[in-house]
Amino acid sequence: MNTPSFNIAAVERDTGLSKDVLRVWERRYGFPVPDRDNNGERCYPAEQVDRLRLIKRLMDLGHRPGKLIATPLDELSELAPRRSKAPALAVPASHEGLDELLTLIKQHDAASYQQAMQQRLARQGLQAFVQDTVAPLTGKVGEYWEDGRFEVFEEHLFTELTNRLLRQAISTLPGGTRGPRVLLTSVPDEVHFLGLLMVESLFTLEGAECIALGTQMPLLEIGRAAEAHQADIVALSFSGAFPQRQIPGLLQHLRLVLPKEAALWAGGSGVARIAKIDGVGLFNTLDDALAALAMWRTQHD
Amino acid sequence: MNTPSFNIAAVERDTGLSKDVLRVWERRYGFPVPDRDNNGERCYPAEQVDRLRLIKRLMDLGHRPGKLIATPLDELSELAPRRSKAPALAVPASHEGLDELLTLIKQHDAASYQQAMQQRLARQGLQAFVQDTVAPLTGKVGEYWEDGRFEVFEEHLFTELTNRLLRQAISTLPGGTRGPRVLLTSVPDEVHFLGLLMVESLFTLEGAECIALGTQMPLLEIGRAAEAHQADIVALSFSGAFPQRQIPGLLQHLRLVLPKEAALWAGGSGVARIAKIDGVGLFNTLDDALAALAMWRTQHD
DNA sequence: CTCTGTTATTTGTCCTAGACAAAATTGACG
DNA sequence: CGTCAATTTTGTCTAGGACAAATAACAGAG
Repeated sequence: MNTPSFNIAAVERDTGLSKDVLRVWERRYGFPVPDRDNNGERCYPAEQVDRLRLIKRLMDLGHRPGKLIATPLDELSELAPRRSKAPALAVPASHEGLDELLTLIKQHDAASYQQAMQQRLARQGLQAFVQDTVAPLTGKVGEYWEDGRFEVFEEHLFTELTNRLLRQAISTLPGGTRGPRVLLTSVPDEVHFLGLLMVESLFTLEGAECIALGTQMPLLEIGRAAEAHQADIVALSFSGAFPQRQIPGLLQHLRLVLPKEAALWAGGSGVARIAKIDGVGLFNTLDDALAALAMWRTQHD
Repeated sequence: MNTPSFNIAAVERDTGLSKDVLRVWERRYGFPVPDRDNNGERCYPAEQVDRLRLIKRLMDLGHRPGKLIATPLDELSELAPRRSKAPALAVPASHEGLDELLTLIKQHDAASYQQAMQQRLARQGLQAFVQDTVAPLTGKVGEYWEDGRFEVFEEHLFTELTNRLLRQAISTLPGGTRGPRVLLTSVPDEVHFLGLLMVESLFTLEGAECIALGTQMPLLEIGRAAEAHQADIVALSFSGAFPQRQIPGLLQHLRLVLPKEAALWAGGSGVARIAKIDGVGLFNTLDDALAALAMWRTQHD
């Protein structure tokens, strides 16, 4: 395996660090220091790209870049998350066996994972399956990813397999007709969709009419879609990886774009620490969302 | 509905035009000319953002920005694609009725669309359904989108519903075991996945063992995944919207990263006009890909 | 008139270097 | 020990210059 070099655009794509950041780090911290081609443009060796990806991962965990770059290469030991974890209350009985499931992913054994999940789904029923298996499992995958136990492609495998399970489950449900019309999507740059699928499962079970539009809808288009589908509720999902800074502005902006009569709801680990916004419902858990759905119904009977 | 203003990052997100491009257009062509906030930063009114999106759409169609920006606002009439279209040979009988399907999407009638597609699937069988319905339908959606008959959110609805159908169909197939192990994914910034699902359907029908890893895998991670899963073939998909300039470099780069014994295949409308690359298979149609699979088998028996 | 190779224009991306504000940390003080 | 202010850190923005790849325009040959 050769080690070709990346230009700055390729590094941005592969690490998620913007060109501006890459340049300003070089200026400030003296890392990364790429080679230059004949044309004076940066050529990052694969080694530096790997290190950058590691740094990015630790940053998403709450570390600060200045420190990380200074640290030699025993960063690997710093895997302990700085961000104070929830102190792991007593694990509910139904949450047991999750690590075993992730072990299957770690072994790249798609078939066994799928089978084990099918069994849990049959045993628990869809609602409990989503709330007590898929949701905590997704959280655990986040942890595994944060402390380096999962490679990117293992997280992708998990996402893809779980995707299939949830869609399969949803497809067996009768289309809801009695509840509100709920438009489910996410904003540009937000590609995570498992949260949307979970909500769709639960809401459809409750008889709501879900219209899933996939991820990454431009704001103005969300407004048009809400009008076209006469949505009662527009529900967005923000993952923990989404830049939190942008969320409040984004939601306020969208609130202005949407028809007044449409409710705007946002959920996912990305909104956990967002301050309340006028006219926008923020939900930290699936239970909160279900409660809000029930509340909506009492107000629109 | 108010018209709040976008900062340059929001415009990049919503239009897909990079900050560099937005600034250089302003300098060169005098459009867009955003307002400035107290801090001297650009504030784009929603009107300009809409126009930029329109320009971007026409550019993807083959028009050049300089001309587009000069044109007042009867651009709308320029909807005629500049890119020479294939002159629409005699439409095969099986391709009939596709416009009716898209009409259902245009009416936002998800249920009827899904039902109609289910019928076609049952009638044609999976292979013909993919080749004669889904593939041409996806092409037509591209056309509709290009000449403005589809809004963004309508394309999203189509993608989501078709996604469901294909996954449902795939889930009923027995997992292939006799063929090569095929790893299916796409590179960062490439989010289109219907092509991957189509290939997965056909390959799984042929008995190949498909490992789908979703979209947007960093290059180095694709290499790791190929090793971990001992993939015989790594298959990538490039949509027509993916920046063509980047594709050859990307593929050459990836070729170096992959284990020598793994084949690298790329397909999708993005590779239609890409020059041949050493050690990389390029496929313009699903038939080509199936032929390559058969060929692979004769060489590895 | 069509094809092919050469020159000119268009266009995206990269470069440097400076500035500033939001977020996070530190320190002072009640 | 908690709260508010000062300070550092960090990302993003700005400006204009430069260059090369892609595309269009043109010239000359068959």
